[in-house]
Amino acid sequence: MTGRGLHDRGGRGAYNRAMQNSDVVKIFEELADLLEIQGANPFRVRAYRNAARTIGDLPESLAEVLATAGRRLEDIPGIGKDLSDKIKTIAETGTVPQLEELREQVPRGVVDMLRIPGLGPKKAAALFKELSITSLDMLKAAAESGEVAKLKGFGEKTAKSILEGLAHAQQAGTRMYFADAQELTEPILADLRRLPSVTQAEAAGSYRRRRETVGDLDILVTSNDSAAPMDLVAAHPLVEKVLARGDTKQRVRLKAGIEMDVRVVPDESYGAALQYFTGSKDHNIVIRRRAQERGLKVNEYGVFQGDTAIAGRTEEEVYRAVGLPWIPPELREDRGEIERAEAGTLPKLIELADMRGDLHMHTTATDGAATIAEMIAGAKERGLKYIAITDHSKRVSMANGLDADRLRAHWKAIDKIRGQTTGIEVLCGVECDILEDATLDLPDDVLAEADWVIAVLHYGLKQPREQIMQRLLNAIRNPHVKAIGHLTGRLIGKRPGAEMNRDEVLRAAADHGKMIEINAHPSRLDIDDVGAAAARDLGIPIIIDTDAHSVNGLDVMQYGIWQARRAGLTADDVANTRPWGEFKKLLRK
DNA sequence: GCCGTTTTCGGCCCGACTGTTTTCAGTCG
Repeated sequence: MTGRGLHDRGGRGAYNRAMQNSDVVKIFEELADLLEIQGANPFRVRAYRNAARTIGDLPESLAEVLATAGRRLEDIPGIGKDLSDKIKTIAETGTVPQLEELREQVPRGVVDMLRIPGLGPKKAAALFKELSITSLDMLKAAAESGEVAKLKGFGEKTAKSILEGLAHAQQAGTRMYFADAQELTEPILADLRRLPSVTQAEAAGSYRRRRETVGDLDILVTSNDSAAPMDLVAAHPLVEKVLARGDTKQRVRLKAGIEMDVRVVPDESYGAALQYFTGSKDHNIVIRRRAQERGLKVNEYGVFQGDTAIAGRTEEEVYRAVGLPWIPPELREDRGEIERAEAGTLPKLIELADMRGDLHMHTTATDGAATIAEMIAGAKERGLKYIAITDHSKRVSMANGLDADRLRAHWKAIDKIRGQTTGIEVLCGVECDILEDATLDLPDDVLAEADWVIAVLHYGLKQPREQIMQRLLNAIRNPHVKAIGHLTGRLIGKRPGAEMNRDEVLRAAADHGKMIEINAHPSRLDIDDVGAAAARDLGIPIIIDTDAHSVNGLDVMQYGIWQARRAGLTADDVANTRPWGEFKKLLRK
């Protein structure tokens, strides 16, 4: 028996099971900010940020790891003795003493300064130490009075940029739905591609990785004339202001509030630049480390052996130079994709063309804009072979939700139309609310008549975790429920999802043979990529649905596909890629 | 603060741009 074994057992049981991974993420991020302002070792700061990110991506809860005999936090990459102890302290007390001490030394307002573009930890610290500025209001006053400009290392331009930054502080750091970013990016790319000097133009960054939200936009252009593309973007009607411009890089702010980098590289560097600017940062760090190990250097211009470029025209070349096959952008998050690439076990990711069914959509019977016949026609046009019409149950009164009688009449109408339709199977379904008291919104005898029941949370999302769990587990145990839709109920950037033990929910779904939905709507994308991967690992059939409320709403399927690709899903992992005859077997009671 | 068949110390990815400098620190991605 080792001393460590005794220690590990000692604290167990005292842990607060309500600790969320996100609590630890927030504390580690704040510690990183505070330490950075204090001028701590940058690698120490990075250790906190890395740990925060790893924990944010973790498919299981730290509380559960702590409560499981034989599991150690230190087995998580990036978590050592010190951070492991801090997590235990957070589990027991909700905070760590170090955080409280640092908060006393560095006022909140100083941390807030980090959100202003152009202000980093060093300048924020100087403003605090030299001018005793502790709030954004004080900062504004000091910048206006000329005090800031007089400070060593600052000047007129810095003061001016701080005032501008303050005006945008609200917007800064806010992220945009991928779908909204698309409407800004694609027109600018199209215009760039029309320039005679431009050979290639592509969006890189989190946009190319198809993240749910995009913080800023990275445009990569190959051209023998760097001025022309930069001039085009600077004068583009979607652009508000040029923030910085050099020989190869220009940063602008769009009228929509988001910032865009435009980088111009020569053709022979295109692959290296695309790889480099697609990121993620963490993925690239590993790639560059691999290069170092091979005596190479990777930058945005190519892969170099000494001064000789040995690769760079294509991404494939760059990956090959570090001993890897090409990795799809959606996977580039350093979540194991590099190891899988090395082992030759990268998944063949699902594509839009694989989809054959859509099991979640609405009609004019509730809050949809199109009739049953119109939705069926729209689905056929999009090549779907089977769909489920799933209007709301009565609890969703705002959407004119259906009670038992209206639902039965609705099904009768669907049945009549499907009898006259060929080339597509149509299921009489329902999106049944899981009520606050953990019962379902429709009685079992009604649900038993449905071809397809997808159960969802809409109301009472702020209930305590225990009650949410009760609701989800009850729904999963109901024999008529086939799938759980938009699991957490989150609306990205607007409302967090319900608190739950996702591992436990997924295990129950696996045990009871239920499917889990990726809701493809750009504001939902729920279950998320990490959750979908966890569900896949448990053998749960995943479905990707549009939740369409109109015929055009069927087109959001692509966003769900991208989310699934980020989860590393193949067509086999997704149930509604199967032909109808195969899918039908999953519906057997 | 983490990490390790070049281990328990000494590393930790790399470059562009800006503003304030007089050769570079800070910020950003």
